[in-house]
Amino acid sequence: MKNKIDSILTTTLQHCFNNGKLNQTPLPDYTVEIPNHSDHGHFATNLPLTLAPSQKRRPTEIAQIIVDHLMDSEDILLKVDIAGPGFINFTIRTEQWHKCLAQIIALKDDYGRSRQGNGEKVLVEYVSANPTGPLHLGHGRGAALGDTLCRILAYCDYRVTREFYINDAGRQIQLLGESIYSRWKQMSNRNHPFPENAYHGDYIVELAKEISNQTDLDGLTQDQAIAHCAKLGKEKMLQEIKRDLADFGMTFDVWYSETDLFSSGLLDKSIETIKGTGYLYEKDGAIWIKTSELGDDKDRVIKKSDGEFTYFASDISYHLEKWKRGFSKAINIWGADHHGYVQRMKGALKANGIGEEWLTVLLIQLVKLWKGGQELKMSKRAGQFVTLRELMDEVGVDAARFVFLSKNHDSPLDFDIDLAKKHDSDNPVYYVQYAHARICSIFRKAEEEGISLTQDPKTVLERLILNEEMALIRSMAEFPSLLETICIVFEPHRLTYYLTELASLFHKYFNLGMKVPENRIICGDSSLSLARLFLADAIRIVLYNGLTLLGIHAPERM
RNA sequence: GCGCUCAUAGCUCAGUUGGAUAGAGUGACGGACUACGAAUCCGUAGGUCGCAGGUUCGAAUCCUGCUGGGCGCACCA
Repeated sequence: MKNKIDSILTTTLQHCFNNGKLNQTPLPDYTVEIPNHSDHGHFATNLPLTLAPSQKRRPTEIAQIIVDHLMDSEDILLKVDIAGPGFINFTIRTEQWHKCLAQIIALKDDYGRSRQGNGEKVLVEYVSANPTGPLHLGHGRGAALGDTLCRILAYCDYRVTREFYINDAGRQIQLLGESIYSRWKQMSNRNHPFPENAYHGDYIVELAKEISNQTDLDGLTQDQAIAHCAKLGKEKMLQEIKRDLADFGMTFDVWYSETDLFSSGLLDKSIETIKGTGYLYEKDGAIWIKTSELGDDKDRVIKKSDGEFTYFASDISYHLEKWKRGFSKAINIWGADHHGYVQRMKGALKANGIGEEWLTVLLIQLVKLWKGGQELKMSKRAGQFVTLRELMDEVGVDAARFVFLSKNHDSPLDFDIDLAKKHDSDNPVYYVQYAHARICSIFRKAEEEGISLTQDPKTVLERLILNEEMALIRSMAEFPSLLETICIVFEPHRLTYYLTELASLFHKYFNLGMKVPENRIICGDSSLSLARLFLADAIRIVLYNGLTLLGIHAPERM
């Protein structure tokens, strides 16, 4: 609908240019939006205001010209007003809204889909946890964000690749091996020392048991045993991570291993490529990249004087590989503690001629866990953290995902585990799910009464005239453009807010029937009942589609 | 110290990328089931959008400075 207003405006403007009512100028950056106040109509545009400087006329004058020449070929407008300093307010004919509703019902599961992505290839890399321990809450937030974003992007015709970068090279894995080895040693000798900065979690003990059962560690040298523990530990952790994520409702297309970068020689090749750019130099026996000339605060080492590559080196290589794979856009979801890393990554890409808009890094802020009114401090190294698995077991996947997407990724999240655990109305996810279940219940009731939606909606929808009914339709009409917006700003939390709002409109509408039976959906008047059932069906469709994009179930009963 | 980021109702947060009179949830108080599901709804109360300037028709939103939180500043990953 918004698009229709927009096209009316552009054709009108063109018309005014052609007949000389307005001076031919480039199209200004105007907006068409839904006003905050109902007396401002269904849509409002600031076009006259944005046109004023180039036309050198007063906005209200321009507004009058536009309104006088409005090209409403489909006759969708009921009322057009000029208001305030130069806004134009549009009110849409009720029949048009009824058409919108009919379209939702016709499209069903596809309502909300769009062509906006145009088949563009997008890579989303998320979670990417080190396989040195179970996934924790922070990973859960990144996972929920990434997965939902991917679902929405795919729905809007982006060709999405979901990728998990496995940080399986370097110190962390070595440390994992040492940790497991020490725990194994401690099984026979309580006093065997445990490395200071090693992983303390109980899962290490479990791994030590499993691995020592499978392998005769006594038959190996210490170094061999540690290497073996590292390798098996890593594999087992990765399996667990995959299982956790699958149970959390998501799958990945690519598991990209850092060690593969080394073994395949890609890393060396990438470094060679960068050398050609002239951004590398040697100093103090190390190789540096001049990121300071590319937006970073200082130059960075990519190969240490001991001959080893830094983590940054493999990360550059990894991103160059992403680029070569032909994605028109890459999105990374990182913990906010890595934000200092963004500029250097973009700098390194720039050195290779890759524009900085190619890579978008979404930073997710800390998740604080509350239980019993107290904050639970988490620390992976100290082995004290709540795992994603524990969270899923305690609060359920639906509630966890909903809470993770209940705030902008950019703001810290307080996860109140007691609240999310409650299977009652305090828990926000139930509000939306209940709306869906309630509608399903109405349909069960309708079936009992022998009412079914077999006829053409168009024959009865004109019976929908209540303000609450129109508000519902208008809200649902926004759904497709909401999804398009999310694809541009990468903020899936808007969907949770939207669904809560839609559920709220429905609950309000439903409650009209509490006191006034004529306002019920099944109300005694057969064509009106049908019309309202069609409306309810559309709401169910939108709630279902929205919840599915969030990876949350839309239950028929609760 | 430098950089990034955030600051909106008692609390937790939205705010359609600059629009008209700033909104939800929660908490507090008061109401609505003989009923399509009360896991719901209605009402009341609650604000100098951290502070001060600037940009313009118009600022919670943009620019500058300040204050206060978070995070980052390794030849670690």
